[in-house]
Amino acid sequence: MNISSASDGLAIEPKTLAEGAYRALRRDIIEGRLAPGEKLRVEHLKDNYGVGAGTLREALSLLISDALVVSQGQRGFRVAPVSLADFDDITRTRVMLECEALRQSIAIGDDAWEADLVAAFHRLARAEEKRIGSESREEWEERNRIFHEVLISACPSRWLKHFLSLLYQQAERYRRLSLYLQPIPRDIHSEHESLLQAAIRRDADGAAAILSEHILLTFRSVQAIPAEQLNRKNPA
Amino acid sequence: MNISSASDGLAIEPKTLAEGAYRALRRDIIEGRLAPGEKLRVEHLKDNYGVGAGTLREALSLLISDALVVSQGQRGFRVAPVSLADFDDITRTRVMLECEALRQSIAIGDDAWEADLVAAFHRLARAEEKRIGSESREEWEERNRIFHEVLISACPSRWLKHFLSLLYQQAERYRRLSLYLQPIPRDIHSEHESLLQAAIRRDADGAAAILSEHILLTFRSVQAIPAEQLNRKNPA
DNA sequence: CATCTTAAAAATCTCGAGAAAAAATGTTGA
DNA sequence: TCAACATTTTTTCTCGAGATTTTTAAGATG
Repeated sequence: MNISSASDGLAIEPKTLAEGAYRALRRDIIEGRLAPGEKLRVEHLKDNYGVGAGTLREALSLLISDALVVSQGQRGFRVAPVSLADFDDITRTRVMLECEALRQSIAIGDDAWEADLVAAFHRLARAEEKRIGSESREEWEERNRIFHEVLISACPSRWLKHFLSLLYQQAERYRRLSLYLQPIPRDIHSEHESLLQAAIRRDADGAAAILSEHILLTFRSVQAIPAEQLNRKNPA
Repeated sequence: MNISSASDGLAIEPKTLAEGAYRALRRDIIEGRLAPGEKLRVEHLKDNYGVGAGTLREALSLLISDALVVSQGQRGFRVAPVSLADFDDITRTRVMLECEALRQSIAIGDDAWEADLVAAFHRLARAEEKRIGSESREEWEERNRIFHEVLISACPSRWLKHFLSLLYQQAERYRRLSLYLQPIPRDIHSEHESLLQAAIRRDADGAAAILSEHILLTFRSVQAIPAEQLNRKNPA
């Protein structure tokens, strides 16, 4: 995920095998099919992803930038480890940056932005209605991400948005590692709704407060999970 | 530069050829020997850096994370372009993050931190005395980076510090592209000194104000440079 | 003269095999 | 039993050649 890929969510076909392997690996790490700390043997993985050794190595190098993979000198690659302290850091940093981006977005956003926001909220609400089965779970995750993305889309700082996409990705990983099979709590809908209304009302302070609480709540729900579960591998 | 490489400044020998090529390329881009937007032909560069094609490709993949290289689908790699708008964004984001990190650092830092800070300032001041020739210029750049790093080193957020190291790297690139042969303005010394004193005095507001002005001044001096010079290649 | 088509050239992307390093295994000696 | 050393096995790292794709250039056509 380099900085210029602002429209990262769109389903653009990968133009190269390395990029395809990169995306497949990223997905498998975020969704927990590759456990935190797990060793990533090139010779073994190249078969699973159907690419050569050099190509897979290139994909792994790209994942280092996302902090989803770590490499130690001459000892190969590993899935990045997880810890509550790390998620705490991610959460705090994300609260700070996302609130700032939201304030800028509210200050600058025009009618088109409002329209996009309403549309994104509507799609999210639709996905919340039929939130049974892992198929629709995937859809909800995607639309939730887009809603948060649109919220800050009017912020003019590319770097701020780049950092936030990295942090969101990290946070999603923690959520999935702990809550994969749990249903989505009901009050998330109303949180999103009041967030939308505050944004349309151009109430920057109110929106920022709701957003902070929203992000912190996710952290607290993960915090309640036994630590060992974080390091377990999720079923595909 | 992955997130776990906190001690990025230390002269640790590269453990692998790919990492060596990565560092050499990063240096050449930051110092302007590879011009912004320049095409990076693998077949041509592998000779210059003495590695194979696959290895160089891996190094370029790592540089994408630092936003120093961009790749476009099936059309190879390029040095990341530059623009005043981008540097403006970098500067604003850096002001926000570095002030926050500085506040946290001042609030948490202990005696050892103060000692490190005084030492870093002293080394920087020594480098400022003999600031003639490009040899000592390199040394000043390095010590300036370390001073800023130590200032925020007591900040507990790894992510914040990671983002700041990326932004500092970007800012350094802009400075070098425009000011490579210019002498260091005289008042930078006093800026650093008052920054040090405010930090020791635990005056967070004062230190943040000085730091903001310090970073913004760098932007303004680059802003005065004709745009075309940014895209020129610097002499080695 | 501009534009479209076609062909040659260059560059990228990909793969599998060989060299180097790390981990695992087995052996010897106190 | 344990530790230190040597050997085997595994894995990583590296390289150069071949297959695709893009770019460039030339030629033909309206």
